[in-house]
Amino acid sequence: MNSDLNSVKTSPSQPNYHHGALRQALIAAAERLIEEKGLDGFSLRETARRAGVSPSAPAHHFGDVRGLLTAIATQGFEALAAALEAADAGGSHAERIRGQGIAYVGFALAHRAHFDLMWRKALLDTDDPDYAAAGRRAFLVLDQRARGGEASGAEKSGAVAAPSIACWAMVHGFARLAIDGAFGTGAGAADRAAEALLPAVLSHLRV
Amino acid sequence: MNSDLNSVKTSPSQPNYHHGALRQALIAAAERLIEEKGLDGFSLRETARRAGVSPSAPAHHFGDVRGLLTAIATQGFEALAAALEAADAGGSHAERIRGQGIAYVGFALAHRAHFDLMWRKALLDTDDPDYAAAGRRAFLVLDQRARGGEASGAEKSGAVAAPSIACWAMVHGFARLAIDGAFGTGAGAADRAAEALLPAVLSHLRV
DNA sequence: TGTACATCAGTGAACGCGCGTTCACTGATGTAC
DNA sequence: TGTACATCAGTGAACGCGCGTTCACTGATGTAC
Repeated sequence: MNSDLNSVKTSPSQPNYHHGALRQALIAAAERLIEEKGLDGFSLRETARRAGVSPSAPAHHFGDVRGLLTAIATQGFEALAAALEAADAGGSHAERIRGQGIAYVGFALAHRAHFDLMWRKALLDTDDPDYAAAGRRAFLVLDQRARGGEASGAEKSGAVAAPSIACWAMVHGFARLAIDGAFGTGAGAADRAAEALLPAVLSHLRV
Repeated sequence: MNSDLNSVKTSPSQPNYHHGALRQALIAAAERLIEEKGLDGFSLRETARRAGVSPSAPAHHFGDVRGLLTAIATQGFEALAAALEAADAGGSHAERIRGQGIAYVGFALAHRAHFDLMWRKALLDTDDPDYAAAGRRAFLVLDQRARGGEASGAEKSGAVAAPSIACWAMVHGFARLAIDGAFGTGAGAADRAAEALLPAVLSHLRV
C-alpha cells in the first residue's frame, strides 16, 4: 500500500545515475536472456530492459552489441576452462581425459545458449584479445591433459597434437549433437543421452 | 541501346505471372545468399530480390520464412546422405568408416552455411516430416557402416549404437570446430586443417 | 474450334514492429584549493 | 570545512532501417462444354 514511500530512493521514476555495477548487471541480464530465449531471441534493448536501464546504457560500457556479446563469450570460455581444470583431478591418464570430456559436455549442456554464443563468431569481435586468450586457455587445459600422459617426443614438439584435437572434436561434437537435438528434442533428452551414452562413446576414443 | 526492344517479353516492368519453377529458384537463391552472407545475413526479402520476384512470392510456396529454411535444410540432409553413400565404397571396414568421416567433413566445409542451417533448429520447423526423414536417412548411412563391420550381436540389437555415435560425434565436432575457426580463421585455414589433421584425428577413433 | 469459367502463381503497396545507434542532456561523485 | 569544477555514468527521445506478413489484385493457364 505504502510501498511507494518505502522505495522512494529506488523508484523507477527516479533515475539512478550511478548503478555501480552496471557492466556486470548487463552481462548477467544478457546471459539470462540468451539462456531463456536462445541467441536468436536476444536483443540489446531487451537486455537493457531487463537490467532496468535505458536502451542506450549498454553503449557506454560495451560500445555496441558485439562488445557485449564478446564479453559474455569471453566469460563463457573462462568458465569452461575452470570447469575443465576442476575435472582434471586424480586417477590415471585415461580417467582424467574421460573426466575432462564429461566436464566439457556437462558445461555445454548446462549453459547451452552460452556455449552456442561462444562459437557464433559472426556475432563476436574475434579480434578482441581477451576473447582470444580465454578460448586458447580453455583449449590448453584439454591439450595439456591429452599430451601429458604418454605423449611421445614427436607429439610433444609438434604444433598441434592429433590426440588433443581428436579428444576435443569428439566431446565438442557430442555436445553439439546433444544440444541441437540429434538425440531427441524433449525436455531432458540431451541430458539423458549424455548420461546414457557419453561414457560408452568416450571409450571409443583411443588416447 | 535498343535492348528494350529486344527484351520486351522479359522486361522487369512486365511481370511474369508464371515463373514455372519459382520454388526451386527461391531455394537456390536462398542457398546462395546464405553461403555468401551467412545465416545471420539471410532474409526472405533479399532472397525474393535475388530471385527477381516480389517480396510476397515466397509465402505462396513456403507459407513463411521457416518453411523456406526448412526446405533448404532438408535438401542439405539429402545431399549429405548422398555424399556419405558415395564415400562408402570398397576397402575394409575401417577404410570405409574413414572414407565416410572424410566425406562428412568435406561436405560440411564445402557447404558451411548450409551445414550451419541444418542444425539451427530454432529457425526450422522440426516437425516437418521431410526434414525429420532426411536427417534420419543421413545418420543411418553412417550408422549402418559403423555397426555393419564387426558389430556384435548386442550392439546390433540395441537402440543406439555407441560406435555410431562416437564416429558421428568426432566428425561432426571436427567439422564444427573447423567451420567455427578453431583451427584458424583465414581463408582456407579450415580446409588446410582438415587435410593436415583429419586422417590423424580419425586414427584415434576405435571402431 | 471457340467460348466461359475456375484455378493457380505471382504482384506490389501497405502495415506495424522492434531494432541498434545517436545525441544533447542531467545529476551524482570525486578532487583541488 | 566549504566551494568550484571536472569527470563519469546514465537518461530518454528521436532517427532511419529492413524486416515478415497481409491483402486485394491481376493475368496466364487449363478445363468443360
